[in-house]
Amino acid sequence: MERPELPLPQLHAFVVLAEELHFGHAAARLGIAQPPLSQQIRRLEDKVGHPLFRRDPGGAALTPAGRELLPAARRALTDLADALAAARAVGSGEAGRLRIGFSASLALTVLPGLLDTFRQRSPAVRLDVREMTSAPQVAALLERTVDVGLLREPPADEPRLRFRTVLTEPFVAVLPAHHPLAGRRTVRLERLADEPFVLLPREEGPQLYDRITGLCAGAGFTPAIAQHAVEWQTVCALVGAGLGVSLAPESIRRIRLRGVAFRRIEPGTARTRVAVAWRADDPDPLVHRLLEAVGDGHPAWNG
Amino acid sequence: MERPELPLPQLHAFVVLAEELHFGHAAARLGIAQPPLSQQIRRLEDKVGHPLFRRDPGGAALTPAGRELLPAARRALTDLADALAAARAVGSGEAGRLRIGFSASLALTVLPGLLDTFRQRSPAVRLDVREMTSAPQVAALLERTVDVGLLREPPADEPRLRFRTVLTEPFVAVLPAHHPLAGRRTVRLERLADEPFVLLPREEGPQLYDRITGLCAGAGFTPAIAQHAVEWQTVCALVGAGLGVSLAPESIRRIRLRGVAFRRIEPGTARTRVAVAWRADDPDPLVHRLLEAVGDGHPAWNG
DNA sequence: GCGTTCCATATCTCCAGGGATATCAGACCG
DNA sequence: CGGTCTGATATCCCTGGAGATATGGAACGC
Repeated sequence: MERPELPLPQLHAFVVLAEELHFGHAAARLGIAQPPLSQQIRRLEDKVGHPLFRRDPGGAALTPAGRELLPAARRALTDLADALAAARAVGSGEAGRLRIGFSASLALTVLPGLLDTFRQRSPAVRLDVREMTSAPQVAALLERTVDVGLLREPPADEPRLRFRTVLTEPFVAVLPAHHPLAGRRTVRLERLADEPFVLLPREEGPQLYDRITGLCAGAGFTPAIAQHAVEWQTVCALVGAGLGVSLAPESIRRIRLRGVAFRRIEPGTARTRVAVAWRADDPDPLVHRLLEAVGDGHPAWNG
Repeated sequence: MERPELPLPQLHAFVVLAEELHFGHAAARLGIAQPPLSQQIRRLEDKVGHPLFRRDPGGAALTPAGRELLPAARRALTDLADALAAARAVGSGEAGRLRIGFSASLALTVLPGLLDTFRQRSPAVRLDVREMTSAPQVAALLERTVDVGLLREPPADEPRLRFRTVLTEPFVAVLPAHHPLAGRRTVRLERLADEPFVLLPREEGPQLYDRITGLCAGAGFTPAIAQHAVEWQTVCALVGAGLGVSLAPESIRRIRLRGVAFRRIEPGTARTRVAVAWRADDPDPLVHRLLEAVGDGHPAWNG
């Protein structure tokens, strides 16, 4: 690509003159006097090396060379004006694209409300929403394949990212419906000590995993993992099939499955955090718009 | 169309930097020092109102706004460069379009050679060739629907046009083959005094028409027009059918038709001119290129 | 013939933009 | 901790473009 030879202001004058075919009128439309316009055109013609207009009494007319130049000049001007407007819209966060990763368990709780308020405020923004567990979200944020994450139990040792808590919720025990413990309103944690557990694999979300095993440790036992499943949906299904019990954030109660019971646990103080995550240095205004939406549009969700 | 806000040099710098993603390298490619490049980019970002690049150690990266602007900037630059080259080609006569009107009687004589030499010299030029009689050619030249005309007997009273003689040729008598006069090598003009004539209508080419009737007048008679026809081809056919005789430029001998005889006339001094015509004020280089082709490429045509 | 219209020329002012050099500041690395 | 990347800042110069006003000159119409 070589350095541009034709200044845009001259091309602008050229296009307007080509439309008016009259130096006086064109100058008026450009908001300048007539002699400067003559100069602009002359300079442009000098650079092209050939006349672009025939001047005859009564007006001007394009030469073949001028006819050749006109469409490109017009296109370049409108293209640039459009692109500038688009770039400004993107820059100001009125338009663009935002890639959001989210944990599947949030698809039925915070996510819909969040997307809703955001879309209402920024209808021109395209949202790419992709389901992924916590650890991949962190990785995706760092390698910039995702702009915002919505995850559980944000890692504390990640200074390149920022987190903001969206909500906290208690844990519940997930039990087969026919299980003896399902007969009571609440379940004491230590009663699960001898039960086989069904959990997400630790790699998918180390923080949440450690949180859960930590709860068990607090109740004096180490859970025996009988089975892994990568989605809460599956965890519940396996519990319902009698493969074991589980501990889960309360919001997965939304997953209604035959043969599965959810019970509050005792002590009920332990809560799990759901947070939005973003790159600490990300200047993208869309990210900050989304954060506002998180702050304001408080989830119409209650347990 | 509003006045352009983004100077092309800055967009050029922007595109190069977007390709290099490195201020130093981009500056080198632009042939300038690094600080000026930083300034260019900053000025551009100021005008857009938003940053276009993230600067991080190890290089630069496009922001969403920058990504939005890039394709249009690139397109505008290449479009303009291409259009400039095209306009220069057209302006210098290396390319473009030339609209040529010609009298049908020349299609078999001067026209092919002329087009041939011109096309060899200017292969990138598109030629629009359209058949039309003399008077319409003059009109088309004046209203600029044709750039060059190739016609017989150029009018003398048309100062807005210029003419250059391509060739002159004698007249011949067109006779039915069985006509008594066809028995001799030559025909004295006054022998045609009592014959019915077939001619082109005067409106199609007043000069030639007047030339022919003038010849008759010189021989002491006024021809009786029995029939009009708008093409020489048709004139000959009508003569062959016995509707009359005619006087025509020698080159129409090329039209070989059964039952038609061509004979030189006496006196044989009268000749008809074929000329190229163009607008006196036409600056189009293609026109002048064609005139050169007329001058040089002397018709490989001999009666 | 004279005024009008339309564009060109001549001249001047002004300033934004592009360029250079020198220097600074942060991040990374051995 | 100093060297080496990165890009940013600070100054300065200078050109060229864009604007204005005043005037000239050709073509057309009444």
